[in-house]
Amino acid sequence: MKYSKATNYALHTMMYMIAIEPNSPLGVQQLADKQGVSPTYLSKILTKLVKAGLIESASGAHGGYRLKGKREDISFLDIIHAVEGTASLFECCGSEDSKCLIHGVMLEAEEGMEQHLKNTKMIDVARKRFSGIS
Amino acid sequence: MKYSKATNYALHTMMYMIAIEPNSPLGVQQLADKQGVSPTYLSKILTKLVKAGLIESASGAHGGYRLKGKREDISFLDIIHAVEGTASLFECCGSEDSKCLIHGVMLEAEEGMEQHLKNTKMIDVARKRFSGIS
DNA sequence: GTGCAGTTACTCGGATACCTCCTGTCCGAGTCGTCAAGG
DNA sequence: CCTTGACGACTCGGACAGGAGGTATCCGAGTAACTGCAC
Repeated sequence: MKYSKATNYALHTMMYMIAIEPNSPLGVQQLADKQGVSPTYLSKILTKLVKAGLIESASGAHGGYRLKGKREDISFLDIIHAVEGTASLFECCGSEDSKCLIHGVMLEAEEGMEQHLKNTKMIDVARKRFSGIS
Repeated sequence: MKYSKATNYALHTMMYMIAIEPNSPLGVQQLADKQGVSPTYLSKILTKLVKAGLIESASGAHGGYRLKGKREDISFLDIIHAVEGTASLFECCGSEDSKCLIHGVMLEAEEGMEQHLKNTKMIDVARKRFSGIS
């Protein structure tokens, strides 16, 4: 089990968009160059973020992607859920949620991780230090 | 991202082995029947647990798998690590561990989940209730 | 100078291959218990 | 009756297909800015 690379790209891109001040649309080309990813692939990932309501897209010349909501509210979990989906990490023997004790333990553990990701806002990390793309 | 089915099978099998008292080897056929899995596939999973030192295998007639260490010490994390590997869930841009703040946050979140899985011992759950295989 | 239509260049987004890893299966090597024969 | 050897059945474990999902790419549809021309 591993987080997909798409999640990594999404987090770094969002971190970049949140860290810089101007709210003008950023082209995919620019965002992709910073991470050495194919622009078309990154576009595919950003589409998920658009559908999740985190960013919005602008077509045409000088278009690109731009933050949609308040930048202070965006947490790590929002982005991860947008890319990876909101399904539980652990699927037991056919939705026997209440019965299976193992499932309960796994759910608690997952809950712990999600709490941390929900409480950590992107902007807090962005304010600490933003050097390049890292 | 999801936990593999193998992890699910491994957890249930270990739970069963820990819950029952006798320490005589259990055949794969018996263990597989309880979960509706192919015995050969389950054998493949149990091999990982053997290599991790959690259980040991006995060949020949009346052979099978048997717990190796103290049953009180086995935690959820031990089993998950044995099946899924010990690698980090999140791999950032090429092992730039110290630099990337995103990686740091993800690592903390993962740490939170692992702590819960490490502190929860299998036997504690087994003692609560053990009804069938659930 | 102003308005407008055409052009152009750039963007997004879905549809399409490729590849890795998980899932599941098959068969051979090895081991232990059983049984029978011989002493 | 005891020892011993072979046999057989059962087991584990690695090697072999099939499929799902992630990764990466290409191309078309659409849009906004720019340009040039007519008024």
